[in-house]
Amino acid sequence: MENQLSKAERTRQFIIETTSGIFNTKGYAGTSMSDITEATGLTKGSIYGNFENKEEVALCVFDYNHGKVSEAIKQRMDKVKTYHDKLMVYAQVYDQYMRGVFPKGGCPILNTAIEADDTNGLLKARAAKAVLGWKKKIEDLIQAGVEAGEFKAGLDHNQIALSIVALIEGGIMIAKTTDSQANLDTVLKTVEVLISQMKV
Amino acid sequence: MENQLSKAERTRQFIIETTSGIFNTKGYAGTSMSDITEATGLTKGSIYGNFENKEEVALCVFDYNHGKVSEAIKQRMDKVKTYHDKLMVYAQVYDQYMRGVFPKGGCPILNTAIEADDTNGLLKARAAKAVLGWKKKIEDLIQAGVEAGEFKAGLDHNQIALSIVALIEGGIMIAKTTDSQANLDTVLKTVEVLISQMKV
DNA sequence: TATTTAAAATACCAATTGGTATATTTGTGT
DNA sequence: ACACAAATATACCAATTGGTATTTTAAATA
Repeated sequence: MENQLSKAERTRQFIIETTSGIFNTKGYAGTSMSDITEATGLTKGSIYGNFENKEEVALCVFDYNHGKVSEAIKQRMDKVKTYHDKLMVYAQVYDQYMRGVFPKGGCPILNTAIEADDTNGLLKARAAKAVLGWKKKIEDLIQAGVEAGEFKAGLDHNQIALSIVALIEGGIMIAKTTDSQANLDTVLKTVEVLISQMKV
Repeated sequence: MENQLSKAERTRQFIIETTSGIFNTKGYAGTSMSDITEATGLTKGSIYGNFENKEEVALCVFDYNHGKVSEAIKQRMDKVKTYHDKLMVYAQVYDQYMRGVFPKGGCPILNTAIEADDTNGLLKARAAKAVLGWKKKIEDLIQAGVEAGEFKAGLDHNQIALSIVALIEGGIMIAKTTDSQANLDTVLKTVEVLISQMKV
């Protein structure tokens, strides 16, 4: 039985995956150890044998959830050629965030950022890194598009990137509270306008 | 001693005001009854004598926090004449959200919406009503501006209103996580562009 | 197959959770 | 000043919190 993952590593992964939706819906403070043991069917001894504490589970869950979204975006982005279309992937993916791409509870960056910004330094740092990494990726795509002659020169990359992120995250928040996917679709139209306006 | 507020009403108000920052930073699940008793100096008996349970305190605190922000916006809006300038108040107020206007913990709508959307129906309903009320206000200002000949006709009021809300809330989220007020300022520049573009 | 090692379960811990019934204090009108 | 009601404090509750020490079970190695 030469599995590439050790038993412990598989259990860790199992715990992370089965609690990923719980943390993303109930939040860090709202998720209890008994939530974790109930969902996994494991006992506390097993959880604490594989993780130092509840916080470490939450941190791993954030990385897992964020990684899943990032991966979905990357895969779609690799399938299109122009930088315009690559940027448009953001609008498309978040448009369909209800239908399987997103972990239960919505955008993990948004959820984690809002809960942790005043209460948990480690989680906050993770969310900040995710936001800034995302922003950087958009800026790089814009820059590459400019160099490829696709986009106008002299654009404020920083402003456009931050505005796209803000629109998407704000749109998700509106859609979830008002129970209206249409509201997100509408906001994403503005994202598309922002991207299209950059074209030469 | 003919005070307009009864003792109980004053105590209620005192509890709401002194815990408003706690709920807005730690969230509903993260705020405990002992947080409330410690902050107010009152005992549990007094809290439960004036409120049915923790949830009722949280609901009142949300109304209080949201009311404070709404009031600050309204006051500034009454001071300017054009509908363009009235809409610009949103960019200005949220620009200065660090400096006293906002309750501790940032935007109560955003915080409540994110935490409650999967966990607390009553709080979620409050947040939804606040979002939709805000959106309606923007739409009304745009409509009035169109009728006054200030703004172009044929605009998508719904899309513009939702986008402004999304930009502001998303911008606040980015600024708080990344500890950079500059990031919010940048996003608000896009809000200003959106508003200015409507002018005839 | 026997032995060692790793993983998971059991049983416990003090502290805290939200909430309640009762006692005591405070304020108010007569 | 007195009685009554309103408001607050005290003392308690069972349940749950995150976490640990120890025992049992399962897996890998020799």
